Amino acid sequence: MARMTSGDSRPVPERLLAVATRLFADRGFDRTSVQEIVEAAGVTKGALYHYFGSKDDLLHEIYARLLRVQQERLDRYASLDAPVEQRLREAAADVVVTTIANHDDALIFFRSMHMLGPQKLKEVRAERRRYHERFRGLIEEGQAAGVFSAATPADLVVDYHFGAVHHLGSWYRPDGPLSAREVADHLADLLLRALRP
Amino acid sequence: MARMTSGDSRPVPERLLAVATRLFADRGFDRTSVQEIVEAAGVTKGALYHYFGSKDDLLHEIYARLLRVQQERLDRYASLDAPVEQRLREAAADVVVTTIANHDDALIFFRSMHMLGPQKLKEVRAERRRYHERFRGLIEEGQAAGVFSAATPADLVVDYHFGAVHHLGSWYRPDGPLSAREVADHLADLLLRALRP
Amino acid sequence: MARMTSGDSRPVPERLLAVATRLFADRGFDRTSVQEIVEAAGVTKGALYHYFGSKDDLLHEIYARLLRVQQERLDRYASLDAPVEQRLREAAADVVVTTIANHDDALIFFRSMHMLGPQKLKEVRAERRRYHERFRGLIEEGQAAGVFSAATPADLVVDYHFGAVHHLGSWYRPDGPLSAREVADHLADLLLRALRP
Amino acid sequence: MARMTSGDSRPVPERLLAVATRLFADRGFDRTSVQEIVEAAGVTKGALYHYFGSKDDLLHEIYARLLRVQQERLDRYASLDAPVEQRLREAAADVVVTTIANHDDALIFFRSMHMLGPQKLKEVRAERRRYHERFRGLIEEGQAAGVFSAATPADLVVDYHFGAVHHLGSWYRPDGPLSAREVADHLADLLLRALRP
DNA sequence: AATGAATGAGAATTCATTCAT
DNA sequence: AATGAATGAATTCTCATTCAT
Repeated sequence: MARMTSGDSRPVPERLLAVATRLFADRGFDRTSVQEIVEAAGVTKGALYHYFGSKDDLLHEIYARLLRVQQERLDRYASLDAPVEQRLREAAADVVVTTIANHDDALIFFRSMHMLGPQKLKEVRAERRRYHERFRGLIEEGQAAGVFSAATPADLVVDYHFGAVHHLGSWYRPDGPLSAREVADHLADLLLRALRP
Repeated sequence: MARMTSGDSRPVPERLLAVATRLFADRGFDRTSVQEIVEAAGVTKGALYHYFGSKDDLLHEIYARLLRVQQERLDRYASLDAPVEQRLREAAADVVVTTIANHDDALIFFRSMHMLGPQKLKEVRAERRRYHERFRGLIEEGQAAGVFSAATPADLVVDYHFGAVHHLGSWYRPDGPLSAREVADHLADLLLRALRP
Repeated sequence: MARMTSGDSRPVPERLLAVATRLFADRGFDRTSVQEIVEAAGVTKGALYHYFGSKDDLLHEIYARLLRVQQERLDRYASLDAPVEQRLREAAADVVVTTIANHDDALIFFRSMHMLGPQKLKEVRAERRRYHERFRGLIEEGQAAGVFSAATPADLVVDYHFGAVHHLGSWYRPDGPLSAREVADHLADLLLRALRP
Repeated sequence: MARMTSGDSRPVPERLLAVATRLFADRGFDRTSVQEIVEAAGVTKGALYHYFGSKDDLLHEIYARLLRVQQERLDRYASLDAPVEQRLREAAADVVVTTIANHDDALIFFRSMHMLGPQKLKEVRAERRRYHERFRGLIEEGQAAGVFSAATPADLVVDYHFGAVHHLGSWYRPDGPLSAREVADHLADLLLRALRP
């Protein structure tokens, strides 16, 4: 009935995911109806449920996509052959850049994660923990080597930095005065300065 | 079916607000029905609508309450007669302590603020900005005086710290290894260390 | 929208139950939509769900009503002060008469009982068993006294008779050649004849 | 996700029918989706619609199969060269045995017959009537010969016995204390005893 | 002989809110 | 100050069936 002869020729499931991401970021998960999603994607509800088991599945898919990207990038930075300060600085800045680059995904993540069913929530949390631990490992490594202050437990430092990362969704605007790279450098700098012995 | 004699003798509107706060924090604003609120408070819907114009009003009231408390406390710390490092450190720690003490309010704030109608959202954002600016003022004062590094724009520093504060709701557990005061001291310490010239 | 200014002034829940009974008997439980029920009752869906927790509740209410009537009547006949042959004959005939009188309820019962959720199904089955056992008691009493043949286990005899009773819904028509009373007498007669020593 | 290699090597249509029978008996016709049937049979929807015109067709096929079997057996027993009491007793017992042997088919028959479309319902009812009439013929023959009591109209007697037969699905369990044959003998015995002059 | 993407209509249920009392 | 019946619109999800391949 709607079907605005969408010019978008990407495969249906991909289109649905893209549309859902935008809408979830705009209005929130609970405030976005399946009807709105399928109308915006130019398909019918049946098509959506052909590819996704539920509205929650869509949400979970968005998370999984973001987690995959970030975990992979962190792993790469963490295993570089470089001094730990440099590896931490680059990883800390990179997560800012990719969070800004995937602004919608990240916003949805931080706002709507608790809306997942218990089963999927557990999965996501487990993945999140792996990420956290890898990051913490870098800090502990620097503390052990004496290049970072050990005044603050590494766990807290990770939460400090990721608090700032999560918060980006609330204030960063691409058309603001600072580029993503500049913000990333500043935030990484704050982290490293806080860790000076 | 309905609760006949509530053990809670606080005035009805207060009771409603307390119950709504707990439920919104637990399941989220959209996932909490007016029915659930009135059942948990042991009153009927008519009573709720007698005191509050709408479900949104409840949410707004929760925000206003938290904002009032935090603004008042920040004002107090900022105008102490003490060196700026000390005033900033105490303000930075205090917001952590009160955020943890009002855990439910804070969680609702960060998760559900965007669910307010545009009118009330504007009000809340204006108040929030006042708060942010007062905090930023402290940092700028220290930068001007040369006791804080000016390497990072004060705005960004504020967002860095408040990112961590918002994030508390995601990980802090009262029964964890650190007391609220300890976390507050650590986070204030990280902030001050990051600002060392 | 529909609201045909129903001339029916009975209380809403009673009206809903009456309408649902007719429709469930006509088309079957699964083939009757909540929409059809509320339209026929001249109310909205909200009203239905105000009084009944679910569509299943409606079904269960119909069962409970029939079970109450039949159990009560059986108890009355079984405890008369009369020879066991007479008590059994009257009880056996009475269940035929009330099954025909509550034709719709009975039809729904036999066709749709298995559609109840497991919890309510258990309740209904327990009540049904009580009924069965009371009836069986009469037969056993007569067998012990030697007035009924003991060639067939009493349980089987009960199932034989109630098979016929259930089956009434499939063939009895009020405008047929036999009145409810006549059918009842014939069926009770067949039972008693089968039990002659 | 789908069953790759079905251990069942029967022809597809036969497999579909077997699976549908089991599912319809378990959950009821309306509560069984075509999707469930094809998944359980290890084929796709296209395959089902290749062999059967509709879901209703499956139901009708199940009926037809049962009716064929029972009509054929009744015809055989009714035309034996033996006294009418013996022919009736054997026919009455046999329908019990075959009903138990085809438990699922019979359950579906009695519960879901009214869900057939009007056209197919007519066919099935016509077949059913033929069956009923043949059985009634035996009773009338006995009544005319004076070996059966004519106190009850033959029609009613048929319905009495078939009520019990239909009812089997509600209570008979293969792992219960009585074998199918024992139940059959008891029920036939009750019928013959009820018909004693 | 069989696939599987897609449809379109309809299912039960929920919910914030109103209003006569 | 408070009740509770009633609304009406929206919600997620299901399903039998079709059809190009």
